[in-house]
Amino acid sequence: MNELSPRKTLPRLDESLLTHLPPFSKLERHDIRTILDQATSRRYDEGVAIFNVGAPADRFFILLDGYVRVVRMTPNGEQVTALHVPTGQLLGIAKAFGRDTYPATAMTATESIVLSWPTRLWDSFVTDYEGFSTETYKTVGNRLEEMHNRVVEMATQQVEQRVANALLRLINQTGRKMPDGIEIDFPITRQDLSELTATTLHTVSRLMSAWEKRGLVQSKRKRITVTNPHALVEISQG
Amino acid sequence: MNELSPRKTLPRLDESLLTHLPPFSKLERHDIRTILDQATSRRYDEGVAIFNVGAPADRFFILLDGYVRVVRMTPNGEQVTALHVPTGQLLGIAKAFGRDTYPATAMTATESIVLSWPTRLWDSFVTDYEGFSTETYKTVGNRLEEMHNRVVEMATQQVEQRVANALLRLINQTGRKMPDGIEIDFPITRQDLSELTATTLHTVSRLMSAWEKRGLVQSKRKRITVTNPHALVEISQG
DNA sequence: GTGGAACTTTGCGCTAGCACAAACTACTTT
DNA sequence: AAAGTAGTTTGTGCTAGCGCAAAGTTCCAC
Repeated sequence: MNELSPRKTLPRLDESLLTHLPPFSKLERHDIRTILDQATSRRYDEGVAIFNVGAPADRFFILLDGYVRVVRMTPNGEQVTALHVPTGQLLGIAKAFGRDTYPATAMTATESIVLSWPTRLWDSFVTDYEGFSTETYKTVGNRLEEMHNRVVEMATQQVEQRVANALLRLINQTGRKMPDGIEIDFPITRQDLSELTATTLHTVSRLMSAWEKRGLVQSKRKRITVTNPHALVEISQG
Repeated sequence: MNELSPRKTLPRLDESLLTHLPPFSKLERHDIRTILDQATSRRYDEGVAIFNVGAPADRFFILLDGYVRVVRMTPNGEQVTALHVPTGQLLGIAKAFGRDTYPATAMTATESIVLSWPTRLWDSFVTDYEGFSTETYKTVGNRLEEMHNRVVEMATQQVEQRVANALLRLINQTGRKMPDGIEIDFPITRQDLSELTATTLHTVSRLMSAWEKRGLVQSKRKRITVTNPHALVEISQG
């Protein structure tokens, strides 16, 4: 705990942290400096909540390192994963869709580093910083698009196709090239995959086993590598 | 066709058309005048497309009268309804989520009257007109929220519960009080309901018949009246 | 290195709801 | 008023995939 306390404004965050990230990429050095000086940096362990559904949206975030799962719970305690947020994206931007509470819960899928600002700064970010609002609304648009696709998939596809699609989406968004294929870059269980595809962990497990036998994927505990994406694409189309 | 041609800038649209609609409710009379003078008004028959998925988003719209269904098609031609847009809401606001093509197709569910503006005016609307952007992002937020709910529902609920939920949502958003209950204010078929709840028209028909026998709903061809909303709520919760 | 927790696999029976099929009814057009 | 079209109802099998159960595996804490 002497290295990095749970919550702390670091003495000097380096400007290079933000310069390459889309929402800030058009800004001058001194704007970035101002932004960083107002930011709070924080490290989260794997599997903890960054914010909870329904809570007042008092801060907005950007994910500097790690992966975050955005989840919803049903009244009976079942979880449904809405989307995965990869490193570099904005998070908890309730203001961007006219809300003052968070619409879902954000859980870290890996250990993560997050920068955040008080929500009262939102409006000034939008007006003062060129490109910030454009990039924000692109993010919102992509998420809406992804939800649309999920709805269409769940309405029209078989479980097998949905799981194949989910894997493909995950390797596209968060894939890491490995010697034997593309690995999903964060720990993910059968249960997680089932919450993403509206099925049960048992069914996912059966599918994965079958695919592993056919040489389409490889998996260890919490780790999945897709070795034959093309075959998965075929499956995902029926 | 002498009353109202299919597409036409009417000589003088009345300001009262917009003053009570949220995106424009904070504006002065002369701003509304300017906005109206730039607008194109158009009437659409029932069941026609206002814009198509993937087309360049060259205009944005507000629905002055009628109801619109926002749909997506799968590669095999199945339709999935993403949401229903009631009178008074913005529509086709691709710019609000950083896109330059429409993400879905908008079909009129009834005869409709629509006002539209060229997309190049979007930025000036956002910056010049107080309250416009706020209301826009609320709309975006509500739609994202609704998609979230749909995903959660489809992931965790039985068909019966989903159909009950869909009916409840429809009477909330577009319901009309009638002597014997609340009627969905536009023509809706079993097929439409099935596209909204990810099931088949046959299953919807069976459910509706059962509910009609139990006195929860009444329905004629293309018309549905909910006579016992409370009982539907019970069903929707299992 | 032992115990326990978390994750995964596999088997088996059952049912929700789909596919297919056919008849029926209400509206529209001529 | 006849014919056609669009929407609805109902019946009958069938199966995808869920629920339940139990055992196997990997990792971690002590």
